[in-house]
Amino acid sequence: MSCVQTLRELGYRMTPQRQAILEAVHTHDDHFSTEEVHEEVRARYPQVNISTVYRTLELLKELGLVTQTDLGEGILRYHHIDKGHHHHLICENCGAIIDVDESVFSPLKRELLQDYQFKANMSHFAIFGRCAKCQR
Amino acid sequence: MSCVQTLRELGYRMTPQRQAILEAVHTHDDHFSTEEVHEEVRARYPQVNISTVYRTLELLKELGLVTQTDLGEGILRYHHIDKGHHHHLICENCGAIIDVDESVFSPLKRELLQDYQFKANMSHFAIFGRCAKCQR
DNA sequence: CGCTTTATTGCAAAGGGTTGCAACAATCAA
DNA sequence: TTGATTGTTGCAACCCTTTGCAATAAAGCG
Repeated sequence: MSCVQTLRELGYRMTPQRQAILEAVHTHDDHFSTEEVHEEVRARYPQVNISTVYRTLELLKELGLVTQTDLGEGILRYHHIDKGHHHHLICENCGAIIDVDESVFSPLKRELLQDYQFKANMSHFAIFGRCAKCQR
Repeated sequence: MSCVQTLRELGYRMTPQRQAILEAVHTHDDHFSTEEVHEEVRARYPQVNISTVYRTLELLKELGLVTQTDLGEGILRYHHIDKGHHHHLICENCGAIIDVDESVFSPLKRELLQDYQFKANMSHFAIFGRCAKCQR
């Protein structure tokens, strides 16, 4: 499990809690919530507190191992970086979610770097608007 | 006050609370928080509940009269649409906020419309990343 | 003006997420 | 292996925001 190595190498401690959370994260191909990870971790370690899950996912995000997005549900969802980059177009009217390849953002990313020397971290975007069906 | 007209015309009721909130919104040129609006409204109508402020700002957002953004503070900030469109580049390291003209997003907006028939509502974006100084 | 309808409000509770702090335990050096 | 150091955890409290519900009061009509 490469994350375990990564965390250790960066000077973080490996705890049973973190190990279980990392394993849960790796089993998901989809956009998982903190709650879901907590449930899965508790199946084996019932005492693990959800704030530990929040803190660990936040850490993984800062290390760039997962991405974090609010898909408009009012909760944060995470996605493992190894499972592919992409973005989402979310219809404010019908809730449809359209997946978009990350390449769509490349020109914008390049422009921000050239014009503002700003290195945008656009690894998992949610853009709200209206899908084809819902434009009256 | 044009918003008052707009709300009435759309079939919404005009209450003292809404009037006071609208006035507070109009006095701001900057990115104001729900809390700030609440404080200002309470100066005149001390009984107004903050959930009314939340609900009214949400309504104004849905009607496209204000934009809503999280600038990374953990609170939502609003901006009056008449005071100009723009976006923000926010440095995850030093917290610097760089304002960006909305035109930067026009090509992306156009591409999403052409390729996905998706009409993106990109009126007030916050993009996180690293500013020039903080790229090691 | 008074009545009816129903949108809006205040309140309290809840929901998702963060944080301060004391107890705990991973790590490392002796 | 033991002890010291200090990063992590669990817990409770808190923050920001949303929501259910009963009471209130705008708006439209006779």
